[in-house]
Amino acid sequence: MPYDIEWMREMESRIPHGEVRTRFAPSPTGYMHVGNLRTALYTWLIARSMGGKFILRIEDTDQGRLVEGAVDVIYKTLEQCGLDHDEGPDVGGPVAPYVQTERRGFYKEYAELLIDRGAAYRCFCEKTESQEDSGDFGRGPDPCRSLTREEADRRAAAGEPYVIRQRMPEEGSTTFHDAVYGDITVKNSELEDQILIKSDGLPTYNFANVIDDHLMGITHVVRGAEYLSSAPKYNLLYRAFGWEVPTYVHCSSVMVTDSATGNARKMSKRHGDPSYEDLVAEGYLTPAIVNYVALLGWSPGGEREIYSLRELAEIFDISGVSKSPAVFDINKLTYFNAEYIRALPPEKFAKLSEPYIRKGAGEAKIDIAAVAALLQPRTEKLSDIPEKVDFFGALPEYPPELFIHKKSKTDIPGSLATLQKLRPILEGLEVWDNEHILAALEGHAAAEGVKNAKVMWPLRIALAGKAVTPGGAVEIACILGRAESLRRIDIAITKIS
RNA sequence: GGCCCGUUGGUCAAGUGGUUAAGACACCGCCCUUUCACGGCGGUAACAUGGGUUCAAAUCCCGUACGGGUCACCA
Repeated sequence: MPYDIEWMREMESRIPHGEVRTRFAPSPTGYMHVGNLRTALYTWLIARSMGGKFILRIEDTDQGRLVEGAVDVIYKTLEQCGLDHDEGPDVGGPVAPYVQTERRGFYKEYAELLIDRGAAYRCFCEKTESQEDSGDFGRGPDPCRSLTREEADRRAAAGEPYVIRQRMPEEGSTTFHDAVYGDITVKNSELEDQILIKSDGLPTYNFANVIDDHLMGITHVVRGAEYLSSAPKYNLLYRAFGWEVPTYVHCSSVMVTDSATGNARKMSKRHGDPSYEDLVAEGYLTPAIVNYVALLGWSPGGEREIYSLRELAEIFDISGVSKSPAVFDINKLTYFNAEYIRALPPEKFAKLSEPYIRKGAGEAKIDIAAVAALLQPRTEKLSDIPEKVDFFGALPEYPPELFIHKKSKTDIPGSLATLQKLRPILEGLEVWDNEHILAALEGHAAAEGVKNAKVMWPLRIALAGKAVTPGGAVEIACILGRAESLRRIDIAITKIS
């Protein structure tokens, strides 16, 4: 017998029942792009929202495309995002192993069963050349389709290389149901005899996913919409085995606007579209990314947008998944990020921002917590910080014209006068803190009978050498310290005298 | 090209036969203000298109256009 019925029974007996089980099944061929992350998130959310299990399976049947380190990126990304798995290569589980190459023997067994049932056949044809150039997508029926079983077995036994193909019905149609797209029907004549087992003995995705999803007891198959057109073939496979078809949840692609054409196109690493890691490196917070990505192609209804992962797990529902592709909008992600940054406890933000502050301000003696406090309400992403705080480290070269500000009613001579009067006042301040500096400046403005801005503007320019700064003159002076502040005021006085 | 899917403002989207067609991002204006932000208030902007069905259609049906997916010994 070419396949082992007893073994199959044993495998079947290991399948957990009575619980929702979903799986994220990436192939370790590259980094996690946003679309992948969203699929993983939805898959996890479906499991968690239904009190089920989330399983990680590695689909590494394409030996030519393996990328070193890719599996680590997957583990790391899932962990950082909080998408914990109940079963997987690292933690094991009842339906181990969870890596497809470690299951290589399984697929062949089931393929033999299919051959025995007439639902598949061996094919000895040479590899087909890529037909991209010919422009001809039509393909005739495979000649090996009509080989007798005996002939095929004989050639296989003689050591001739072969693949195993699925035998599609020639007539009728196949209907499958998708939780997002509803019922979809295709004519069987449109279905090709897809390859199940490659000549290297490993299964194709098309076969492995059906076997593994069944053997692992997966109840909800979540995947990208690019598999929608293959779904009827999978249904035929389930039917040939006599297995229950899982709930399909196909998710539309995540798109990005092509800067060159202005058209939407699928996100891809090749085009330099951001991966999860890229976004983190740019200073996006993981919870913000997760929150934004959750809403890219799914809506809870209602007006609220900010949700923690825990909250999402409670309210997630497949019915809110959108059929049409969603365009990734970095602007909106940035907004989410800013919201999350502002919501951070100040100490936490100070800690996160410190390296970025140091990058901009160098080793200047500044109070990190004080700088962070200024930064927190005006930081959209961490990578914006260095440029904002560079002046704390070194006073930039700036033109005298910076002292001219219409709204504050300042000009160069006036600013000079203000700075000259301010200098001794600041020098003589008993306590150098925000409160006292502010009082001194406001006192001076009152004494002069001018608006505060007319005093604040020249001072801030003198201290920062920039028109736009986080915080105002008072905060900057306080952080710079008395000596450095006076030094910068002197520089300004010299510059515009 | 065949087959499959989709189409509400620039973007994400609510909406499941009767609404002044929400809300958010972005953009613009005003207010607040010590620059910039934050915050507050307001504004511009949408049912791809043509036919049906119906008293009534963004919602149902058909066609068209446009967009996407797929047609690998890749997943």
